[in-house]
Amino acid sequence: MSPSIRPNRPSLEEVAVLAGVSRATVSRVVNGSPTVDAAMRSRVDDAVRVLGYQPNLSARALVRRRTDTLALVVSEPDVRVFGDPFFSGIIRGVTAEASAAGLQVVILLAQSDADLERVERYARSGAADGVLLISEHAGLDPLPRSMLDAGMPVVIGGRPHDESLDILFVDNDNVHGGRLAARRLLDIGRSTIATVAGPRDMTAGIDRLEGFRSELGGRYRPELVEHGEFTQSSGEDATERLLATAPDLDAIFAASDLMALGAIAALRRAGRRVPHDVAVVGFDDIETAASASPPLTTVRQQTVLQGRAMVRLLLATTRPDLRLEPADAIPPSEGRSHLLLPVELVVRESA
Amino acid sequence: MSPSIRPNRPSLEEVAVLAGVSRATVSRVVNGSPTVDAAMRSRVDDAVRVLGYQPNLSARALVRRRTDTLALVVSEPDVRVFGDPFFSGIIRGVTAEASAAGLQVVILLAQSDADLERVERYARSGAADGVLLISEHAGLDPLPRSMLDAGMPVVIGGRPHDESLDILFVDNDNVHGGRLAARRLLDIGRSTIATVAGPRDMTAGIDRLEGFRSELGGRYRPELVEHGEFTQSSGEDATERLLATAPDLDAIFAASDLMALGAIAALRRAGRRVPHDVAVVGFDDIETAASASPPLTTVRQQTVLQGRAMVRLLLATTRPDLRLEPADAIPPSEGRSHLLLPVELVVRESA
DNA sequence: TCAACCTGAGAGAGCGCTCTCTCATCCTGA
DNA sequence: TCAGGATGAGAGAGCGCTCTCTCAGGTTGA
Repeated sequence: MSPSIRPNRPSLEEVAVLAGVSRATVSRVVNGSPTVDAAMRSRVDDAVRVLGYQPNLSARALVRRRTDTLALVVSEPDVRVFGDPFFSGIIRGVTAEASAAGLQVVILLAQSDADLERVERYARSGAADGVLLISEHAGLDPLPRSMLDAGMPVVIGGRPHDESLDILFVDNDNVHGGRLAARRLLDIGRSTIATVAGPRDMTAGIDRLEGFRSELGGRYRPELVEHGEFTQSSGEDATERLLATAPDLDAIFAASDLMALGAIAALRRAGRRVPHDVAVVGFDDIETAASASPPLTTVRQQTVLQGRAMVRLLLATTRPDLRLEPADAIPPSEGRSHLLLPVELVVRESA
Repeated sequence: MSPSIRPNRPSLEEVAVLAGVSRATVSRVVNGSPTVDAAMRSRVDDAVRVLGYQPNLSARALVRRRTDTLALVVSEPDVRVFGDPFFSGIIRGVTAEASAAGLQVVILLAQSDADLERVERYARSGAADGVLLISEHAGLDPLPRSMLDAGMPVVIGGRPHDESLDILFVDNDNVHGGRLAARRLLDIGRSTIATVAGPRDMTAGIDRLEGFRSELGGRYRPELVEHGEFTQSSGEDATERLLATAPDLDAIFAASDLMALGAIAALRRAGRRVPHDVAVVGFDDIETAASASPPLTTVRQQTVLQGRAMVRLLLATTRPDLRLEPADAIPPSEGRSHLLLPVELVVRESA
């Protein structure tokens, strides 16, 4: 009685038979072609409804050579990446922009080497029109190269390690962010300025440190650099090491807000007041930065925007037919090989 | 010179021509059929390598009526779900088990109504062989029903709200977990036992409260129930309300570890010692539970196992041909409509 | 009145693959 | 020596769709 059990889904052909028209006409209706008579259209629509017809995407993809699907590949052994505000921002931006363009986003996790291979097969097999790649660590990640070799359009989130790769990417202006942080600490009169830098194998960390170093100029002291893992606890540990090295430090630039929060906790434990004794600048402007105590002065990066820009950059190269309306805030991407999104200093109370 | 630019990927046909065999033979080699001569096999393998051949998954899916892809649909408006240890456990389990079965997992986010529709189209269009659904809140979620109506195999993570749905699901034994927590608090001699329950619209929260209530029996006091959102800060707030209602409470069962951590923070702020003045039992056994201060007594649920079981349950119904070796810890799923995974009490110091 | 044009619908090829049939070839044993 | 099996490879249909080409029927202008 119920139409619930429908083991073999109806095809275009069956709809056509029921509506008494040709397959071509059904196809036109389903795809919204304007060259179809209203009466005929409604006959077809009825048949579609009655049968619960849903086009078979494999068949469509086969002939169109397009799937209207974007793969967001997260190449990162640790699932906890998802907890990272960076990732959730990117994901939010990517899904928003893709939705607007009528594209489906599928997220693929590449955690093991076996996954890596599976993901590569998936992407190369035409199951997606393009790949957005997020892999912060890397250096070793074979995915960008193999995707490129396969002629699959790729956009990377963040600056890729391998400079030789001629690949599209969207990054935040981490170097400038590092400069802004250093400049702020100098401007408020600090002199012994340390940094809890990011991991050495992540370009974001490298670039932030580079900006910090260059702005500090002669005041830069290599022994006042400790590396963390962008996590709160690693920020605490690094800060303890810094305090051991330089008990007189009066400022810390942490390359992520989580590390800045860790730094504040460690400083407090060591009896230092923030910002009175030690000023702290973070990076990211995560949600909790504003409500931290004290509210965190930080460098804001726009991860949601970054995700959106990644999609736009990809579409600009693969789908010039889609005329995306220009979004303010996102620099136009025609003919660019990469985009550098602006960052800004958000001054609160910690520095 | 470089083979990098390969805009139109080679087809079986081209491989066949190069190898001097028929399409059928190439197909056999690619799919590992045993009935192919070694010499021929290596000729084909060479051709595959030379051309960089990769089978077109759309074409294959079209004829096989199978994609070897599982969709993990996360139906949740807030992207922050990803930070939730529950989700990352499920994801880890799902990807692990799917990998073992040679299946690709794609994660789909359904955040808005538009997404919902897109996801539904995707799933119903044959782009995946089955759907694993995670949507904790819900009640309103149309996805389970529409998938079911479309004849798409679905397994839900957690007990679905809609009892009338004849649908497969894998849940943790939340009721028993609630009982275990209550029993522990009674066993250590506590008498004024409060609970920070989960949200009213999530079955996990409802079930944990139900177990707690039933085990407490006559000692259950409705006014000692405050609801949180499974987050740390909501646990703090709820605990403050509880302390206002019953300053003499000597035990709290928090329906998640994050809320338990929040409870401990609030208790400490209120000058209560844990466990001396107030014993606290959590739920989840998240990674940080063991290293909390004091280490958290909690009810362990096995989310990774849950993810694995979801895949197995789906495969048991859709792919009886795959003989999965039985995994200990996962109850066999033949003929079952749902699985209830055991939970256990982990006694540490907080209770 | 009829050629020239437009509009809307059908015919049919073919996307890249799998898989059933069919058949050629080689081996075995009476 | 030759029927009866194996074995391994090719032929060909067809999965469900799109899209070009063709054409019928109606409209227009000279």
